[in-house]
Parts: sequence; C-alpha cells; structure tokens
Amino acid sequence: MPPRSPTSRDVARLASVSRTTVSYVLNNSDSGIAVSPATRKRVLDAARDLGYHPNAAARSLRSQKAGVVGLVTYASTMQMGANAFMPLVLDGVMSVLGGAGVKLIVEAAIPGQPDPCVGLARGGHVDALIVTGARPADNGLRVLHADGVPIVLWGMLAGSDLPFVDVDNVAAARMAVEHLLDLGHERIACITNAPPSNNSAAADRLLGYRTALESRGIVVDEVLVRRANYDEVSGFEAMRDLLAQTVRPTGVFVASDEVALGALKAARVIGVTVPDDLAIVGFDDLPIAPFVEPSLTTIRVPAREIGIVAARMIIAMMANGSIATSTTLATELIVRESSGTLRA
Amino acid sequence: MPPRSPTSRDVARLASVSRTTVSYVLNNSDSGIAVSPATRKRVLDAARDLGYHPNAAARSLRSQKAGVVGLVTYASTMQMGANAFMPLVLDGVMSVLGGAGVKLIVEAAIPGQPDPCVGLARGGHVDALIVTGARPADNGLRVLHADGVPIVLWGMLAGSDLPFVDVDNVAAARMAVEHLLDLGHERIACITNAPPSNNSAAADRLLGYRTALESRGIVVDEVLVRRANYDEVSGFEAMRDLLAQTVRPTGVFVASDEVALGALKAARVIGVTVPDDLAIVGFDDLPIAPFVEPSLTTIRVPAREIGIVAARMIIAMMANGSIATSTTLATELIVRESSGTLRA
DNA sequence: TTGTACGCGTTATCAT
DNA sequence: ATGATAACGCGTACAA
Repeated sequence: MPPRSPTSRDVARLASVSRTTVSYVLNNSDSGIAVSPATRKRVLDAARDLGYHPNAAARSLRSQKAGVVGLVTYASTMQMGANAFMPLVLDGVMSVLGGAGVKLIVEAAIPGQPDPCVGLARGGHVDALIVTGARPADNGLRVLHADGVPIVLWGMLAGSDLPFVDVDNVAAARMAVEHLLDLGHERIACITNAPPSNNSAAADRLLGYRTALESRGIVVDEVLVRRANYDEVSGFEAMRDLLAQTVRPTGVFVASDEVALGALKAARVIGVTVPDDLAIVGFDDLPIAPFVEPSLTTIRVPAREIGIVAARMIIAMMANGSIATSTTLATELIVRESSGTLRA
Repeated sequence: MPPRSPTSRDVARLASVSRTTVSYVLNNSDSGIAVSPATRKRVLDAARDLGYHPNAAARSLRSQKAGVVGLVTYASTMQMGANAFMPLVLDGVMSVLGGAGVKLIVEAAIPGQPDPCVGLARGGHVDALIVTGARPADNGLRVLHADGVPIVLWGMLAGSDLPFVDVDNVAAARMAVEHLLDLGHERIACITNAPPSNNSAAADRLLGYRTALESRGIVVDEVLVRRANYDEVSGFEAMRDLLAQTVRPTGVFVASDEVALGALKAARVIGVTVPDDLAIVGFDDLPIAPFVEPSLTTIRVPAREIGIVAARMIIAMMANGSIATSTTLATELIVRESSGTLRA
C-alpha cells in the first residue's frame, strides 16, 4: 500500500502552525491576510520537504471546481486515432491547458451509450467541455449549456447557439474548386466524407463545391459526387468508382488529405496520371501533404491553432462566467503539384 | 450560475428515503444488505428523474480513489500530435478505459517543469499512470513506483524494473535489415531517430541494424548511419545527405514510416528510383504505408494493441494491487513495393 | 429494512 | 498574525 500522500495537516505539524496558515501560505499568497515571512518560509520548506501536493478531490469538493476540462469526441470518424487531424488539435489544447494548470480528460462518445458530456459535467469531473463531432440530436449539450456549463464546439453544431471554433468550410471548399476551375477544368468531381447523419463540415465542403461550379454556370453532375469515410481505403474506393465512369473527370476536390491519399493511389493503380490526366486538391494540409507523390495541393486548416483557440475560449469562459464569441479561423490554398498547371 | 447538480440528498428527498438507502441502491446493488424492491425502484426513478450523477470529488475523497488514469508523454517527439503513432495508442487506451468506466487524463511533460506524474499521483488526480518517453533521469517515476502507484511504461525504461509494454525493437529492426540482405543488398544504410538523450527504441533499432549486418559478416560503415527526428522533414534531410555520398547505399532501413516518407521524397527529388535504385524498409506500418508511392515495406507495430495492453495492465494493477508482468508484442515484416525484388 | 453519525482534505469564516 | 470550526457530498459502520 502506498504511504498516503502528506496532507496539509502534515505540513502544518512539521511547520508548527495550523492548517489554516498552511492554506494561506500555499494558496492565498497575494490575499489581504499577511503571514510573517518566517512562518511563510517554514511552511514552504515543510511543504517542499514533504513533497506536499494538495489533494485534488478535497480541493475540488470544497471549491466546487474540478480544475479539469473535458475533450469529448462524438463521431467515431473524429476520434483520436481515426484520422491524423485530431491529434494536432489535441496538441494545441494541451499546450494551452497545461500552461494554465488545468487538466484534460479525454473521452469518446459511444453510440448508444449515455452522453459522456453529461456524466463528466454533472459528476463534477470537469468544469467545462470542448466538444467535437456533436450532432444536433445530442441535446445533452444543450441542457448543459443552458445550465451554464462552459462549452466550446470544434465545428459548428447546426442550429445551436453554442460557441464554436471552426473554419469556413464552404468558402474553403469553394476556394479549392475555383483553383481547379481557374486551371481550366470543367468536369470536376467531389469526394466528400459521409456525414454521420449530419457533419456540417462534410456538408459544407460539398456545398462549397456546388457553389463554385454553379457560380461559373456549370451544372453539377451528381454522378461526380462521391462519399468517402475519412480514411485512405474509402478514398481509394471512391476514386476507383469515379474513374469507372464513361466520361472521367479531369479534376477532383477531395474533402480531406487522408482520403486524397487513397484517391491518389487509385488513380495510379488505374493508370491515370496525376496531375496530367487528373488534378487533385485535398483538404487539411496534413504534415504528409508535401511529401506524398505528387505533393498535394490542399486547403490549409490550422489544426493546432484550432485547439489553442478552443482552449483559450474555454479558459476565458471558466474565468469570466461569460460566453465566448465563436471564432472562424482562416484557411489558405496551398498549391503544390497534384493540381497541375493550366490546362491546354 | 449553474443550478447545482442534484446530490444524493436530493435523490433521497424525492424518493422519501435516507441518503444511506440511496447509496445502497446506487452502489451496493449486490451487497449483503437488502432493499425492498419498491424502495429500490423509487430511488432509481428519483435518480433518473433528477439526472443524478454522484459527485466525483466527494466520492474520490471518500474512497481514496480517483477513478482516473493518467497518460503522460515525456519526450516531445512522442507527444500526441507530433507523430502519427501515438494517437493510435491513445485510441487503444481509451477503448479499454472507457469500457471500465475509468477516466483518462492526458498530459505532456515539459522539460524543466516539474514532473507531471508526481503531481498527478500525489495530488490524487489519478490512481495510476501510463507513461511513454520517460528517461532514466526522471526518477519521480521510480519513487512513485516504490510507493505502490501502478505504472505501466510504453517502451522500456533502461535499467528500471517498471512493468512495460513494448515490441522487441532489436529483433524487428534485424528482421527489416535481413529482408534487405536477403534481397541481395550489401551496402545498407540506416536512418534512425535522434534519441532524446536515450530513447531505447531508437537505440535498439539501430542495434538491430548493426546486428543484422554483422551476422552476415558485413562491417557497418558509420557514414551510412544517419539520424532523423521523427518527422518527414528530418527524413528528407537525412536521405539527401546519405545520397550525397560518393558510394550510395542500395538499401535503407528507416526507423519510422513518417521519416521514411520524407526519405522517399528526397530520393525522388534527387532522381533515385525506389525500389530499383534504392530499396527502403520503414517501421510502424502506419495507415498511410500502403498508400504512399511506392507502397512501403515496413515493420508492423500493433499500435492500438499497445494501448489496449497497457490499459489492461493498468486496470489489473489497480484491481489487484499487484504488479503486472511486462509484455512484449509481436511485430511483423510487411513486404510491399518499396523494398523491391531480388537484386541482380 | 432504514436512519444517524462520522470522516475523507480543503478552504473560508470568524475569533483571538 | 494565527488558530479553531464548519462545510463541500459521499460511503459505511452502527444503531434502531
């Protein structure tokens, strides 16, 4: 059995003061109450010598604050290991939270199981939540929000007034497709991700695709719109099906880089050369994008910054009790080889 | 202000019973004490109607258990977003912990800052720790272990008796290099990762490389041993330098797939064809490995299973109070295109 | 079968 | 400037 960690009582005993004084010295350092420097030093030394760490449970029980933020992923496709994007966000979140001395509990929602956010918040495990992949049907979030639990969404929740951080997916997708249009392509396909009933990001990217084409007076051929499932395999299959069409597209907008990698492979296997026979634009600008063959033209999404901003918003909400204003981060078209040059 | 979450007192009131009864019904369901079915139902209904969730802090304070495991990464190169491997492990950990109703706190050690493991464990934030990238110098772990805190390492800690889960990096690397030898290569280079003072995985992979060559009577040419830094860019640079040699290698063992992707790019840029001019074997078998061009021959490391096993070991240790026995997971050589065929 | 009372470690209030 | 005391919400030994 572990020798129980020292308590403030132990520190008090060693420093020959009361627990109250220990508490003052350790927390209220800048409060109105003064403590004699000698006493202060004795307490500090005692705490250090004992390796004292205040008990989280007791502190939390007393203060009614957990000092912990929850990061919850809903859609399985958004989960930690499922795609290469999420970890970058997590990294950003951790850097901000760590700096603020706030802990991070990570949890994944499992379909059919009780909403983890509710348990986390109601049980006092966390003071606030960063949520991604939530669907409108998850009204647990609404209730928590109504009750004043600070919540920040990564990605918008359709028809919700929860504060979020996101990119303008419609505009970004439009930018990607317009790049292809500007290169002279007219028959442009789209591989977007299958929305888990309604992932607004996937839907918005598709919308951006449609908007771009329509703004140039091109009618969208629905046979050119395909669904993938966030990974390479599904991208491979989508592209394979696309290239089985009698009239092949000359350009493809793929709504995520990992899927694009699978698509690239399919083209290669089929004998379609990228970018000469087929121009491809991805989405995300993952670290691998510059290194795949051919290097991937894509939309840069500031993944780590998304995490940073979300965490900052949450920290602010916890401090102020206010509701942060939603943030839309900028994307950027990164032109590399896969989109090729001006079409003859 | 949030309307405070309901307490067991509220449940008791609504069900017209005492708090004790509520506690019995909710926790001790299978205890010796019996509760009348009618009462039980009243309590359950009341809890459900109120959306009651036991307060984590109070429960933890009382039980002296946090119900939380900490996942701590030390080396920055091992951090969540830094490479594509860690998220897969995290995913495995989460799946096991979630099923056991145990929460997960994720934290990254920052050089120069106090060891997060100590604060996490001593402060009672967590009951146990899963640790990766720890260096022998971090003796906080030793002390915690000596005090009976359940700890599992992912990757071995040199000269430590902490239980770990890992793969046999020496054997795996040897297998990779022997594959190249079997294909008829003799001048084989190695790009391993720069150990953060002492990452045993990196060192072991290098050792496996040396062992393989020496077992065939080949003297290692130190000019063929290069260091990368876990990412594509460093892999690119390492390969570029390698190919600047007067006598180029015909095969390269790269100690991680992401680095291999960078190396692949460098070869392409320089005009060296893989696998015809240069055979490459990677390590990890990331999801992207089959999709890069050419598809990557590599060592499969069961990333998700590493997480699963580590979590299971931790759960067992928390339950038994025992010390789990270390686990070494199997690797496998996955032959794809990048290593080419038998050399003329 | 159910209720009463205590303590887990902290911090805040109130005396001294 | 410092110390005694109460309360946070829960679980359980004990009494009824």
